[in-house]
Order: sequence, then C-alpha cells, then structure tokens
Amino acid sequence: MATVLKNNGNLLLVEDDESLAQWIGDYLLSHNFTLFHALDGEQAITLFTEHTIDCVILDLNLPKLSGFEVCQYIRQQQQIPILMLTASNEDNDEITGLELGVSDFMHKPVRPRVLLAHIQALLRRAMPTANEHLQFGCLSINKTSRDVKLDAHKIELTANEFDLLWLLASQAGQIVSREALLKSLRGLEYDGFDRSVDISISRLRKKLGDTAQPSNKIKTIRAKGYLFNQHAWQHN
Amino acid sequence: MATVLKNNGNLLLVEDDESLAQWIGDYLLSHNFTLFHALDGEQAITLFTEHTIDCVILDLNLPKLSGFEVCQYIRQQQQIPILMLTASNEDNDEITGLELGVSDFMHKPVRPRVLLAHIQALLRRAMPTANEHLQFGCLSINKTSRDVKLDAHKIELTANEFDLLWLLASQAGQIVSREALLKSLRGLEYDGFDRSVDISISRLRKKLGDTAQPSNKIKTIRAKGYLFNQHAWQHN
DNA sequence: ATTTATGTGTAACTAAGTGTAACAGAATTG
DNA sequence: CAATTCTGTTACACTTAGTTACACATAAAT
Repeated sequence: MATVLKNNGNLLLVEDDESLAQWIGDYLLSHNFTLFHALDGEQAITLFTEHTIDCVILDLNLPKLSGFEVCQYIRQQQQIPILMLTASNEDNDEITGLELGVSDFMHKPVRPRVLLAHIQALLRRAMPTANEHLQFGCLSINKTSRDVKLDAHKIELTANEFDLLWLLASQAGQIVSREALLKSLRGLEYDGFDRSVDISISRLRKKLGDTAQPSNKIKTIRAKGYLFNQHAWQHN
Repeated sequence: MATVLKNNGNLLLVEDDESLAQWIGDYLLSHNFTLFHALDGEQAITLFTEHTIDCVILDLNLPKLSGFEVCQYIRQQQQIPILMLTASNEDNDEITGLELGVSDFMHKPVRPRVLLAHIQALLRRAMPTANEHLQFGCLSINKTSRDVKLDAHKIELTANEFDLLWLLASQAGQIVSREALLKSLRGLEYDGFDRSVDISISRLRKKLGDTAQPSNKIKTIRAKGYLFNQHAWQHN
C-alpha cells in the first residue's frame, strides 16, 4: 500500500551552510513540506522561477547574490511570504530587510519548532489571498465559479482572460508587470518581446467595456505593466 | 507660523514597565505617531474599543489579563497588526503567539530604530490598497488610480509624467535633485548630462498649465533640481 | 475521421510615449 | 560685457503598446 502524504506547501530554503540546511530541511520534510534547497543566490532565483513556491526561507549571507538581492527580485515578481534569517545583532540588516518587504525575521540560532510555527503562521496569513470573491462597484468576480458580472449582467470570459483579470483585480491599485503575468498565465519567462499578454488585455478590455482612450479600468503603465483601477467601477 | 504634524498612525502600546514604555513612547511620538498607552490588559481592551487603533504593540507579561488574552480579544474583533514583545528565550510563548495570530515578534531588549522599522512595515502591509492621495488647492493626485485632476477636470498624464509629479508633490516644498528623480524614474545614476528629466518636466508643466515665466508651480532651482510649490494651486 | 467552433498565440501595422541631439535663451561668473 | 554654465524647447529617432488579421491548436459535433 502506498503512503499518502499531504503536501503542506512548497518551501524554498536558501542557505549556504550545508549542515544547517540539512537538519532544518529534514525537520521540515518530516512535517510534510516539499523542500527546494538553493546553496546560493543564483540557484535560488532559478529554483524560484522554475517552481511554484509558497514560502521562501532566506539566509542573508550568500555566495553570488546577497539575500537582499534575492529578496528584491522575488518581491518584484510575487507577494509570497519571505522569512529572513539574520545574525542576532545586525539591526541594519533587519531594517533593510523590512524596507525591502521581508515578511518575517528569525535570529540565528534557529530552533526548529519555532521555525515551523513561523512558517505555518506565514502560510496561514498568505491564504486569504485565496479569497473567493471580489467586488468593485458594479463588477463582481467569483473565483470558484469563475463568473464575472457587470451590474447583474454576466460577462463570458475565456480561461485566460479570467485568470488575467483575477491576477490584476486581486492586486487592485498596484502595478503588475508583464513578467509576473506571463509567468502566472503561461509559466514562461518574459523575453521582452512576447505580446500575448497585451493581446489578452486588449480582449479583456473590450469585454469589460473599458473603451475610454486611454483605458481607465485597466490602465497601462508604460514599461512597467498594467494596473487594475478599483475606482473606475462605480455604478452610474 | 503653526507647526503642521502628519499623523502616521494610532498605536496602542501595552506595557507595564513604565520607564520602558516612556522611552519607547517618546521615540514613537517623535516620529509622528499618536500613542495610546495601557499599563495592563484591561486598560488595553478599554483603549482599543474606544479608539481607532492601527497597530498594537503588546508586552506579554501584564497584570490582570495576559498578553495572550488581549491578543485573542483583539483578533476576534479586527485584523489589525499586533506586534508582540517577548523575552528572548521563551520559545513556547512565541509559538503560542503565532497560533493566536500575532503578526510579528520582537525580542527584548528592544532597539527603537528596529521597532520603528517593524511598525512601519506592519502598517505598510496592512494597508496596501490604502488610498494614497494628495491634494493641493485645485490639484488632486491619486496614487492608486493614477488620476490627476485640476478643478474636477481630469488631466491625462503619461506614466513617466505621473511618476515625476508624484515624486515632486509628495515632497512638496523641498528641492528634489535630478539625481534622485532620474534614479527613481529610470533607475539610472545621473551623469551630469542626461536631459530626460528636463524634457519630462517641460511636458508636465505644459499639461498642468504652469505657463508663468519663470515657472511657478514646479520651480526650477538652478544647479539643484526642481521644487513642487504647494502654494501655487489655490482656487481662483 | 472529418468538420466546426473556439481559444490563443504570432506577425504586422499603427499609434503613442520617451529619450537624444541640437540650438536658443537665461543665469552666473570674472 | 564676454565666457561659461545651466535650462527650456523643438525635432526626430527609437521604443513600447493597441489592434487587426491570420494561423495553429484543441475540443466538440457530425
């Protein structure tokens, strides 16, 4: 009979001290997490782009790229939780990390039970992103039924269009890069030339009646990406 | 002339050690937070219910009600950030806190600069979609919708022009150097010759109707940079 | 299996935004 | 009042984005 294991989440552990990584890793594996382990900053980014990661555990002192650089890169792509490990006395590292958007800190030495509790809390907190339903004025978006309504009038979106709308709307008011969109929609790295996102945006705008010139409901931010404007959906 | 103070947020500090509370409090007050101070758990809950609190700083060991009970009560009411202060060696306290939904931890002794960074990060995270909005007389600038209005009349700005205006307006009355602007807009170091900022300023002034000679709404400070003049936008 | 419909990407063209170069004018200096 | 430095602005080239048309892929229907 096969052993059935629940996967509690995909963790990316970025730590160059192999023995430390080993026993942290073993402990997390024994609690049914899937673990990806990077020994330096470059590996971290490679693993991050190639897999769906739920939480990053990031040591600060790394070969090739610093923890800060890795953090910055990941933050530009996604809002996933980042737990940073620091030496206890480095106030400035902690302050810099917080400004870069680190979600949580732990000081070395790390106790595994505490680490586990932190990771579980981070994942719990990140979950509400899986909110089922969004409402902006007359626009209603339901994640589970994948229904979109404008003033009680149903809008038929294709799978792609819905995913795109969800990505943008769930980060309303923030600019989302083509990189991030392309990665979520097609799992591809953005090469600077791919226009598929633009086309989908164009089709989506048409269906949502975003006819203003320039578009107002989904705004274009040149050289940066697109932005869902939550203020543009008030009933008439 | 009156001193204008911005309120960065309402903090509830729950700490029974008065001397510690005193100097943490002074430091936070000097960074333009409004502070409510409770000496025990019951006071904490009273202050919490009577005021709008943006973030709670909670010591664990309290008279009357423990920090955990206060935490639990607040969590049932609202999702506001709770920063818990613990002794460094109490793993179990930290684990219990995380399970109760504490947002962040700091171990004593607390360094004020680090505390400040944590609070700022918590507030930033708690209101990602908060409307960042600036108003100067007839000029209105909304960061999340990236809309700019002059007397209810919408001004169409390009991405660059908006970013430039935001940078200047959010530091109204202060000189902003070309270095800083170029760095923010294009991520480049200023080489002393780049004129792109000047061009964008020129286009921005035209759209904002800053036609005076010399320009009055966005002033040129020779050899220093540009300055957004908040006094030049009074209604006619 | 063939046809049909639908979704989605690529190519190509048009439109719009933004930087470089160049020159003119203003401010500053000696 | 030169000489010099800094800024404003125009013109143009280049980059980025919107959109149409079409090709390919997939799935449903015949």
